[in-house]
Amino acid sequence: MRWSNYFIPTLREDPADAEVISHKLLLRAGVIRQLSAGIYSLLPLGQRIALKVMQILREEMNAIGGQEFYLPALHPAEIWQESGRWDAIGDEMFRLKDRKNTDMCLGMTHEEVFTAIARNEIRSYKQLPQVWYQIQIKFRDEARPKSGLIRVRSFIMKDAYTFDVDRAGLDKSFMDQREAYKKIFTRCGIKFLIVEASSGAMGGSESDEFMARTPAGEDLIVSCPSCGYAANLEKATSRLTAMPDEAGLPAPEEFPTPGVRTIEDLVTFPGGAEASRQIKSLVYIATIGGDPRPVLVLMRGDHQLHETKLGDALGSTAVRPAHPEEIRELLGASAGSLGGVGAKDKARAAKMDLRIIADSSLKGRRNMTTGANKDDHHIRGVEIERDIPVDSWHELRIVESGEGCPRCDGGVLEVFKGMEIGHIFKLGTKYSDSMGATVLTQDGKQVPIVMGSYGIGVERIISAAVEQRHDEDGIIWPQSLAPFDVVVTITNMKQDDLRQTGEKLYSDLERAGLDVLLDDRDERAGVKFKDADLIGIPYRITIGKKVAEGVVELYDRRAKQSEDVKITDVVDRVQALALAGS
RNA sequence: CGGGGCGUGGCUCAGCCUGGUAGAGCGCACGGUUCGGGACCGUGAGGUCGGAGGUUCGAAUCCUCUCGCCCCGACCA
Repeated sequence: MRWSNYFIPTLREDPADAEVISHKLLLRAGVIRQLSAGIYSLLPLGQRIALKVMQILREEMNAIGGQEFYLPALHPAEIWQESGRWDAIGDEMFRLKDRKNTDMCLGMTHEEVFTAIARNEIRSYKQLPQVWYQIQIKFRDEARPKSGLIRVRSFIMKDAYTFDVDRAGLDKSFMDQREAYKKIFTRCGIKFLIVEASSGAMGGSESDEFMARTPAGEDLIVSCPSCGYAANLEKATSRLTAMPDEAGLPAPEEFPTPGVRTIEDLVTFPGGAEASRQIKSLVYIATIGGDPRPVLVLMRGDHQLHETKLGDALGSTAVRPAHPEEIRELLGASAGSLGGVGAKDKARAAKMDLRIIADSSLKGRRNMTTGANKDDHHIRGVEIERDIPVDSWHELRIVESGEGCPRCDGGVLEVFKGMEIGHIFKLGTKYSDSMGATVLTQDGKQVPIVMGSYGIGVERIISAAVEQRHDEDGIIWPQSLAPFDVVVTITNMKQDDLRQTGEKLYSDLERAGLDVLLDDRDERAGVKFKDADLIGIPYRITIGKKVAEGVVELYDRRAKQSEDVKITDVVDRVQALALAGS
């Protein structure tokens, strides 16, 4: 392409609306423009980059037997009603009605459509396994779109679905996808890690998230540098050093604590206890099976509760802290004086059924201090398993950096931010059951198809690449995603020898199969250099004064170094570099 | 949805507090001088000051409502 009439609207200054690096640079480099909140247009450079990503996705999906489909983005409500998600999903789904007043929606994912195809067409185990995928637009009415392309309402996704006769088949399909994903992100030049994640409302038994480490990410990742353990904070656990407790008292003992409202208060109160020797007691209202139920959550005094973990542990669709009035009604005290001892009796007296759930770090603890369910009073000498009727134990606390790795000895956990760039799920039979997709097995039994689903966001890959690969001058694309392999910069268009050399190299490089951008604009060299750095083309051939000696410069965007190369050698050099680079 | 911020030529912003009829830099067009890291000089085009209503002799400026965008939080198949 010739830059002089190619549309690359670069910006000299950071746009006011952009906060994160990738957003600023993608706008400044003329890759994207915003249409509305969370809605972006890909400009010619952006489309070239997206096409390169999609090509990689296709190649790796095809390599594991994937078959490319193209499904509609407009769906009838009917199939979503069948799967149960028409009601399960809230405002995040774009819903509309057609002229006949039939409910429709814009697809936010395609389990339903693919399952609908499978149930109509697949009858026998002999037709399995199937690996189906598409690269297509998705619509999600995000509560808060943000950070440029990182969280948007309309985006391109590669989504794949596998169909197997049994669990073992799914395990293999899942591993195939997992390996393909590793190759994809590696080819895209993104540093990533795979973390255990909560499946959430997607359903299914197991899911892995692919995360790109970047401060612009929205998730917190816990990882162990020693053994490679990695998990989303909502799923992560840690190993805590055991706390030696003295035997304490033969029975718990109540004592007055006037004015003590918080864990901190009790630490400094004479006769109080340090935070790690206190039991923090929180009342939550959890919706379980559609009914709100009070739950008393017990945590170590210096630990924080992770609400998602609480919800997962309870099998609850929603949890919220109880209001002060609800707490008083239930336990007869204010939030600063609650405890597990005698709590069930108090609740029963108030005609309520209280469930007690405790963080596993409290297991076996003795001589603890906690609230007495009586304002301005606490209880000491509590031996939790002796004195409190805990219904169940779970990992509920927020893991913090510096804690011990749960998988290996001696590993120390780090916590950092990451961006989700891919997510793979073992769905099992959630959709095949609800939508009736079955096959006959070899022995003539009708069984639900076992499914998996696997997604990668194209714009997320682009954002992650920019987040991880940039410097103060602009983007540094990996060769695999770069909109052009090389830019030929003619430093002065008024000099015929420079122009002719540039033109010749341009056509020679294109003939060699490279994507070439010829900067033939009537601009000063400095402007061209700045723009080339900004848009991040991996190599630049600078056509300057040394042409008289038969030499041009080859500039490496990433290394920011240039070397003189004979004009006769430069095509071979760039070709070799482009093949080798990523 | 809760909290905060911002809407003024294409872009980045000033002007608003204290009302008097709109400015700068960049970009753009033309002419000239320049020509290897975002040149310089001159001339010029370009703005219903997000929108509606109100107060006032007079509103970018004050008041009310509304729309949009950004950030934090909640949420996130």
